[in-house]
Amino acid sequence: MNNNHRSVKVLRRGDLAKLTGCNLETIRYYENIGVMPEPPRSSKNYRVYDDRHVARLRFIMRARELGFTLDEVRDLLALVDGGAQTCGEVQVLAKAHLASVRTKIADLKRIERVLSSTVAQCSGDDVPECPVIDALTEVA
Amino acid sequence: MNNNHRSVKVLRRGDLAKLTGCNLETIRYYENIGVMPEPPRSSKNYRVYDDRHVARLRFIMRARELGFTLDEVRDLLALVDGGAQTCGEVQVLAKAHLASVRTKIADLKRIERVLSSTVAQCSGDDVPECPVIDALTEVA
DNA sequence: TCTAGGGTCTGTAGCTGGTACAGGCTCAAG
DNA sequence: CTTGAGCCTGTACCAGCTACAGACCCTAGA
Repeated sequence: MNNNHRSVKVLRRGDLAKLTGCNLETIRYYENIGVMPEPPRSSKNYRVYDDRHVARLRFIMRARELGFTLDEVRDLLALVDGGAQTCGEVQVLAKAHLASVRTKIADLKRIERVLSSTVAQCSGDDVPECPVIDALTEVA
Repeated sequence: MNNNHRSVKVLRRGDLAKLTGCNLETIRYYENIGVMPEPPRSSKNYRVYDDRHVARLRFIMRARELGFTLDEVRDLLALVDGGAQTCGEVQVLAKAHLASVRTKIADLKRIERVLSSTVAQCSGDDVPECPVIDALTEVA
């Protein structure tokens, strides 16, 4: 008699973790910081989840995969939970996040250019002179 | 009589911070974690720096600007300090770092694509239906 | 029936790369 | 002689987790 039994569909923390691929401890962490709601408890004080918790956690995980910070996730969830969220409001958050993603890309591309051009100048030989070290050391 | 006096060129922590643009506390942090050496102390226990410390800190800061982690910086410095570093050894570290930078760029570009295409579908109107929320909620 | 193992509960510490602040000392100028 | 700036130390804090200790609880097998 396990959780596959027709009428017994109680999800515990480990089940939620497996269903979503989320780390077990992270679920508790999300609860602590208030992005996951406190679930009801069993008589033995075990957290009891249902389908809405699964959906909620998946939402959070997808937002994180898209690089939203947990603060931003909180804002998105607040809109959704408010029930009266509008496409316009969400768009504002998403556009702001998109801008920060683009900034990060630009920063990394700059780094990539400098690094790749410097590395390209390396002889790779068994000699002490190295363009990478020079670039890091130079006075400019 | 200040530090501009010809023969008195003692650098204290604040001077080093100003010269390099590094945060005052960060200098101590770098010393704690062993990327900056412990400098000699004055009679009153003040840290006393010289030109080599300035060069060292600038090296660290440039490496950080290029996205090297402090662990990687430690490795670079170990090679340089070893005295017998070779261009080949440095190149290995730099190439590895370059690869991780490129991975990050690719990840962010993927995020950028998803976000921008989703945001582009937004009406931005005062309506509850929102493609961004849909993307975060959908079962797929 | 006992026991071994898994799961869960809590609080707390650790990671990276800093930043900041409290409480005490020293020093130079006014 | 006081006031302010600078320095010293240790420690706490940030994000976003991850992990571990020590206590329960429960079930399956011997």
